[in-house]
Amino acid sequence: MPTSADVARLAGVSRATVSYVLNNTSAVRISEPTRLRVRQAAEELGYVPHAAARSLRAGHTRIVLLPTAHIPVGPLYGHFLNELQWALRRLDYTVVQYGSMGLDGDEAARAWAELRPVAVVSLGEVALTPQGVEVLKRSGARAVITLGPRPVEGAHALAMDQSRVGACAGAHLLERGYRRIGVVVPEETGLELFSGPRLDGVRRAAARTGAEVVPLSLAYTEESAAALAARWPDLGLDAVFGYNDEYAMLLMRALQDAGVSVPGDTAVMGADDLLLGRLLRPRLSTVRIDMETGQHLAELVDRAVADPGRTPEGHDLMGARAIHREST
Amino acid sequence: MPTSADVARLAGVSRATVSYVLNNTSAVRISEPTRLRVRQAAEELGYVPHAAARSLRAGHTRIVLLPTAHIPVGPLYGHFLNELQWALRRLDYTVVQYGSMGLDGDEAARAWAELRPVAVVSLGEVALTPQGVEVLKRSGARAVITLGPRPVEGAHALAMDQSRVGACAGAHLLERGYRRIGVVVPEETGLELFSGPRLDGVRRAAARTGAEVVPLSLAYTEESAAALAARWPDLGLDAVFGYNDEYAMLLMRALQDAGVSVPGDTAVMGADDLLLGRLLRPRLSTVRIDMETGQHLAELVDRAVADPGRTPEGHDLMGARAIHREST
DNA sequence: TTGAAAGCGATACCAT
DNA sequence: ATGGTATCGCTTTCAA
Repeated sequence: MPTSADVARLAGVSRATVSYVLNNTSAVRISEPTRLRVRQAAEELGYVPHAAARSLRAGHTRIVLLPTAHIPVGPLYGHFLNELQWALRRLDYTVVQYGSMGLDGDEAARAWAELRPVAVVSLGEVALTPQGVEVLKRSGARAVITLGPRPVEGAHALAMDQSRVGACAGAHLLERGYRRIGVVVPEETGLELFSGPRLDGVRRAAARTGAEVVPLSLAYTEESAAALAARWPDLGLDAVFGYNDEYAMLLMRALQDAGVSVPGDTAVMGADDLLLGRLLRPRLSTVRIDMETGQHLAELVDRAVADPGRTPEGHDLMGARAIHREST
Repeated sequence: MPTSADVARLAGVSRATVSYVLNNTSAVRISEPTRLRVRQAAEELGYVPHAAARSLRAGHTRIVLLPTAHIPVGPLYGHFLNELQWALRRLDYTVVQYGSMGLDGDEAARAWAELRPVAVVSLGEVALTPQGVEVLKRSGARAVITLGPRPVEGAHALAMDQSRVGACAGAHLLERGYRRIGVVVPEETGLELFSGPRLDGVRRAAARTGAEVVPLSLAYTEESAAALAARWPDLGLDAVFGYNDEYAMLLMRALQDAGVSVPGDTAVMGADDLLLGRLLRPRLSTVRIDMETGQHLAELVDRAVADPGRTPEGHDLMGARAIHREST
């Protein structure tokens, strides 16, 4: 691979000049003919700067590290991530998603710190510890932002409070007069960080009304749903919040197949407002989750990087509201 | 952030010794007491090596770059990506997902090359060009692997031939006697690389039977589906391949609402074998896609890196087979 | 306007 | 068994 020295040689100038030209350094005036020669030489050689060398010299990077453990999560999240990446790149950051499955908080933090990212935006897939945050900050991270359901000491915390989804569903069901409410807790691993708070949210909503809340373990298979539906009469529930639309749809079908009428015998509610939920009969009531735009978060990151001292706004990035259809 | 020099100072040894100890360099013998002192010093200071400095010195990285443009794609793909990451990390690679939306092939290749990855595994979201591949190779990439639906000159091509999904669906429908087959082509951007080949696959299957194939543009909204269903009688189709289960479910519901009986008047077929497809009535016939494990691909990458000259096995990473349920 | 040279952090060769 | 030192590619200060 050609280096800047090769470009300099071909253009008949020094490496310094090459650097000035290719980086448009404004503090230095380079004659137009020279600029042209340098650019042509770079083009001709197919020169690509060496990011590692550059950041070693600079003493910092423009890397924003996005840990991913790729939990199975809806299209909403995917869209949000997309927006975030796009917006960050427009702000001239290099977005690096770093797969971190199977690493514990401190291992992960050390691995990330090796890349010397200027910011880390953790969506909550990896349980960051205060020590981990400390390591990252000392490695040059000017912002460590957690979007998880629960804040981590030392990190800039930005709420994406999943319990509000549960609270919203709970409120909707209680309003409509339901009093024994089941809440699906997926058996699949990786979802605990979402399912726990959602359950808590329903409990919180139910607390002052005296309604009962019953957690229901459910795997994402027809068998599991059928088994749960089979013991439905014993449970005596008049409503169920299905964690999200997919689990809710699965359970609703199993209930119907078991002769439980929806919403007559039991109301069913989902979350995420998937298009598919509208295709079932009865149409699935749901909680629509409005996420702040990725653009907005990108700006927050940028501001945190610019001024690491400032505590970030307590701003909540997520909104939730119930949508009544036919299943409740 | 402490450097190896700081560790050396605290341990009372030279930087060379620190390097030897922390990297377990076998060519050099270091006394046990020294090793201990170095390790303790590193621990105490919270030393984390600087990846950029290391790779600058080494002249190469262990980065495997995975471009992502995050097209809306099923859980299958997500699972596969997960496995791949995990397996690559076990082989001691650093997996970096690099968000590349809105970059054209050559821009993207240059951006990736700055990181000097040892391998690039492109899932086909970004249309790589032969020049792009050349840039990457010259930047030190020992393997450029495309999994896309169509090979790129210069790259190691590993087929994930989407046309076989279409062929499979087509064969299933023809076998059952359908003769005018609609094929949904999603209007959403980013899916062309999948939808094109799938359509071609159906065409190929139909070619020798004299059956007709009609492309049907459809957006992922209820309105679009209703509009398409409204002109169904004019189309005179006796079967439709819905691109995937989600579009198929959407269309099937719209058809039913418009009074078209499924499969009586028109058969409907999906792809991906989503659990949700089994919840509808009639149950959705589908194409099940079996993807090679990520583990397997990781080994292929590792082998390609070890021996860049060898052409990779022409191996197909994907299998497809029709699953008959009730909608065809 | 351009060039020479120092130095970012880690490694590996060559001495001792 | 350990230490000194050149080196990787790039940026930037200082001189010319």
